Amino acid sequence: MKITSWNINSVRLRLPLLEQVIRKVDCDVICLQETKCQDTDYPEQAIADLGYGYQAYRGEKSYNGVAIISRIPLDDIQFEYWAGKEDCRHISAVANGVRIHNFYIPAGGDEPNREINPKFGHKLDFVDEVTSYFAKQKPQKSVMVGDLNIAPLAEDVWSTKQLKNVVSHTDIERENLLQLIEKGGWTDAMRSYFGPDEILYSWWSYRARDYLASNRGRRLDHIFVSNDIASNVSGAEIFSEARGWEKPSDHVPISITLD
DNA sequence: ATGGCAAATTGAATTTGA
Repeated sequence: MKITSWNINSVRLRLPLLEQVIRKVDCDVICLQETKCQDTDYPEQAIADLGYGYQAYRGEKSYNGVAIISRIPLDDIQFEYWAGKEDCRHISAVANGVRIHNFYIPAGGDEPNREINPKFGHKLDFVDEVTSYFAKQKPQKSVMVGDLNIAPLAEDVWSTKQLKNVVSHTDIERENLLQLIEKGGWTDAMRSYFGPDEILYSWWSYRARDYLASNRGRRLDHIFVSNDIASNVSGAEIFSEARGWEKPSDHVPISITLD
């Protein structure tokens, strides 16, 4: 089973690119974040026509929104609210007996200080709650994917020094995401597959004049698998080329193959 | 250290992203 995660940054605007991704990646399940539309505006039929007839989605106007689209049946669709907000940042479903959690963790605003920036507090609280949730639950035969908006390792950013005080790579976020992995019994499948030294990015800012020339990326998107199935991960890919397409998302699709 | 872009909503300007 091949599983992909992609922050699509508007599912309606990027339907043609979704088709491109499907052609390139050819996977069973795709988890989307930032669909940015209400369920009544979600293009269910168009996605079914692309071969993904099994869908679970939750969206809201303008912001957030997550979806799981699949070629294989999705069972027991669920979602949770996090950090005291009723927004659309999580959905989960079972495919082939594997529970897949799809998350869109808050970006956290500009200032890495919860006293003056509530968005940063929201992000930290969100991560803490997810950590507790899985620490209690001890997930098995499970996968956690999504735009987690944290680059935990030095090898996940273009400059660990220059991003030290930049939200997504501050010490507390890095520590907390590593704690989430540890306490939940997860394995960082992408990092394990590529090894500790490989520089890995899944996101490049829209603001660079030439994203490839400056190459100031971060690994904000992740695929974790529960430790019991970590040895079943037989492949992993980052579709960096998608960042160079016409009208791209600022995130690229990442995927793993689970035997 | 700063600036730089994109999408959605609303109707030219604002919010949010990261």
